[in-house]
Amino acid sequence: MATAMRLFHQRGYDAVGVAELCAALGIKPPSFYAAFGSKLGLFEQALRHYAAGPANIFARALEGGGGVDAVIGRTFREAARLYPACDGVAGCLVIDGARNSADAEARALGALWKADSRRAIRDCIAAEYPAKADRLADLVTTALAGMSAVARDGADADMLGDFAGVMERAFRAEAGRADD
Amino acid sequence: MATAMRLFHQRGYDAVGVAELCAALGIKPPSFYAAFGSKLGLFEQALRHYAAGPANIFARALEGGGGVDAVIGRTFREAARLYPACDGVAGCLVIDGARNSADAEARALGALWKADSRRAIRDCIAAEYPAKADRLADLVTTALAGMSAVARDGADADMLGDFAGVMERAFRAEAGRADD
DNA sequence: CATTATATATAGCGATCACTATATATTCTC
DNA sequence: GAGAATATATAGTGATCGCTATATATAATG
Repeated sequence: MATAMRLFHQRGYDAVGVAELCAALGIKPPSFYAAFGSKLGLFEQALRHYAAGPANIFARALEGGGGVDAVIGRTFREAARLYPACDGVAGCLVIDGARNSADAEARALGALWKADSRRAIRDCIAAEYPAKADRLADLVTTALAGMSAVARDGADADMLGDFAGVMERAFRAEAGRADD
Repeated sequence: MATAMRLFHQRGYDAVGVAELCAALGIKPPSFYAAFGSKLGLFEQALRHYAAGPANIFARALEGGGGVDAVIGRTFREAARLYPACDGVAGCLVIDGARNSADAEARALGALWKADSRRAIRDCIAAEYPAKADRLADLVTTALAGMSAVARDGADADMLGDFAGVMERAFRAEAGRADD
């Protein structure tokens, strides 16, 4: 399972074939389909596994407690620590795993988890900044999408750490800003 | 040409087949290969055409003149105007056109243009902020990557406009910040 | 041990991939 | 108008895609 998740994470949904997944799992196609139903079924499990584990940076940042500013700051810093390439895996599986996939269902699955993640971020922010929860949530998710993208393009931990610092300051500035 | 570029832009390099490109161009495979050499050859032309046109938001922002802060601010705002979906096309072809492609050469081509674009941004910033040109350039490219990604995921002009405003303020703040 | 049920492997399904060999039509030169 | 050169279309190359029908091995039950 973790092996298959790794492959999807490394190269994206389309670029990983069922044959390769079978080889990685040490099984043959019929067993693959008996176990997961379809390639999409395995991808769904991979996303679930990913979101339930330590890669769910916002969930981890939440556990640290503190106010919204602190949680969001930790979220950015966790992303900067987790996203850079490690054993060929970079960025976020949820954000980029189904990107540019030719399979509409795979894209929809990615969108579903992205929406879920955004909702969690938004709800957290709303506790302190109800009026601007949506805009601040968009700020966070867009920044994370950028971090995942450049990480997949080769950005290292230093660069992402700098960006995380910038975004943490930007978040505090925007949260405290008077509305237009 | 513009038709093929549109297809790559819409769905990414891998998700567009040669057969579909031929149909869109109104030619048959042999003529396709006589004209472009390969699918990759057409993609290269598409990237060149894209970077030479109005989609090169930084080039457009530069033409407006003014200081670095103004140019970068316009860059973000132009991205917010250009990236939202229009006729099924969203985000940036250079940033996301080859993302998750199984073809290493296509990915390399995308990386090449991304590096070129980053260099232009860096050089512009260096004129006023030589000591922190690299860090500020990373700030801009990462933000643009995030904007392209969320635009491809459905973000609208309002959302991206807000983010552009945030990033413009963040850029000015970071540019004026004392070094750590 | 015989029989039934379960799970595995072999092999191959049709479809699509990027790409091309061959043949036909067209255009240019003389 | 005849012949040579160019460009087009038809058709199909092997490879790979996700997926499965059939057959064989294993395990559970009587």
